[in-house]
Amino acid sequence: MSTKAEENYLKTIFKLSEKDMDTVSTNAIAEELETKPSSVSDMLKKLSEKKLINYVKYQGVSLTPLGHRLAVHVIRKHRLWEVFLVSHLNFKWDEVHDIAEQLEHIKSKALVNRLDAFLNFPSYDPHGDPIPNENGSFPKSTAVPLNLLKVKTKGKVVAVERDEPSFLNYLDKIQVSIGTHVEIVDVNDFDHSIDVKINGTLTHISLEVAQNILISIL
Amino acid sequence: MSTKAEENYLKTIFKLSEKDMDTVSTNAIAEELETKPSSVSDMLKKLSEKKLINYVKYQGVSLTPLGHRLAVHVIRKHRLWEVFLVSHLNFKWDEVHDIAEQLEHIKSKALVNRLDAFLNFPSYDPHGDPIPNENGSFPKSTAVPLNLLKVKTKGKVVAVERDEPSFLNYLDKIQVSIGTHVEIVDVNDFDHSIDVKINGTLTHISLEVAQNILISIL
DNA sequence: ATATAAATTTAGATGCATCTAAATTATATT
DNA sequence: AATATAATTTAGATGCATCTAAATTTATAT
Repeated sequence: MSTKAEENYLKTIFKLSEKDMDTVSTNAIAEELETKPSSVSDMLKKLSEKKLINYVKYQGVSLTPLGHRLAVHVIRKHRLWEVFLVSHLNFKWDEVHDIAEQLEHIKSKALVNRLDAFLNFPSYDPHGDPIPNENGSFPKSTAVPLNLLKVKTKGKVVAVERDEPSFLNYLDKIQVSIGTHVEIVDVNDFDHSIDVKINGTLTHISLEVAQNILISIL
Repeated sequence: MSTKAEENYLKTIFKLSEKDMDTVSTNAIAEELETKPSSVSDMLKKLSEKKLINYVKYQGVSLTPLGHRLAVHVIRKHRLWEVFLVSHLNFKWDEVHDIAEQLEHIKSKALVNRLDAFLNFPSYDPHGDPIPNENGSFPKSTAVPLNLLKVKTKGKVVAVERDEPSFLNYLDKIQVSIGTHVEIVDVNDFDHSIDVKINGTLTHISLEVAQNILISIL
């Protein structure tokens, strides 16, 4: 049986693996979890003993198939609860992350699957993140970060890659939500900021914001 | 901020106080929580320092107003989640206790109150137990344990006082659920077992079972 | 009233998850 | 290649929640 802390480490390793591809470093995990590298070392030893990660000292870690399964299952629970909170309890998309962080650790196979059915087997959470099914497979997506689009490209927002309220509130302010239509008007070579038409109105956004908005090209 | 363990102790002290009226003993708490009296002593010290209980060594404990509020709030969450599990996720009444034991520790004022509203402010959980409102007040009930009724008395089941699946499954088997009509036919002076008409059919139940079925007299 | 039994508390450990400070290993620089 | 710097691990603590074993206090019974 896995503890909350173990599950959070696995989730973090999964998340970091998506970006970096290969192995994940102790420091990266520490930063993401806002903890100390020495604490991470301790935990990596434990996860390794439990055969949840491949760990060679000083060489970084990767998830074993078992660890991967567990991580995906926790992510599944997190995202399903977020759907529930937004679609049935009328929370806004910037309010659900912290609550889902708690709910994702509730242990009951039956609960997850019944919740999934109750919600009509959603494929994406309120931030547009894909929800794995019971077997752990994710819905395919061809989305691209907004900053990679060329001028004149049109598309619609399908997901956002951050869940801090500060980011989500900013998106609300500039009227970006899942489904919003966008068109790239100009790209600034100096700071890579972007002029983009959002639902018709021209808006200027930073590279950092653009990187965290995923677009499906129309 | 209260830990899971602290909340479980407060809940247990609350529960035992309802029966025994006055103070609750270390051993009683240990038995209820299936832990050792020495562990209970340790925790009582902690709860006392946090001003959640009144604790005089060797004299038993009682909840302070603060501890009482916290206990009631945890019970509120437990019972609301049980309603959700049964009424929206189609769990049976004997399946929800263990899951609710986990969900009751989720910390979010907004979540509880929105869940309450989503469920239409229910007054009783699937076992007929009263659900306190946001201020901690319980709906009044005039229910009486079945074993205290005299022969010929008619009533209907409004609650059951245990939540072990073994008990609830037995009730299912003898067709007792919330709302079921009963009539006392005979009481056995020797073992205090009872002949009772349940939805018309005569059934024989033990004292222990009768004690845990609450009746509203018609 | 005093001995015995029962209940309760303390002392000292353990496992978990974390920390700081020190030591070790890997990497980057000249 | 030698050394400085950065990354990582180990050593030794701490707080939480628990345990066993021993000591202490309260209750009970002759």
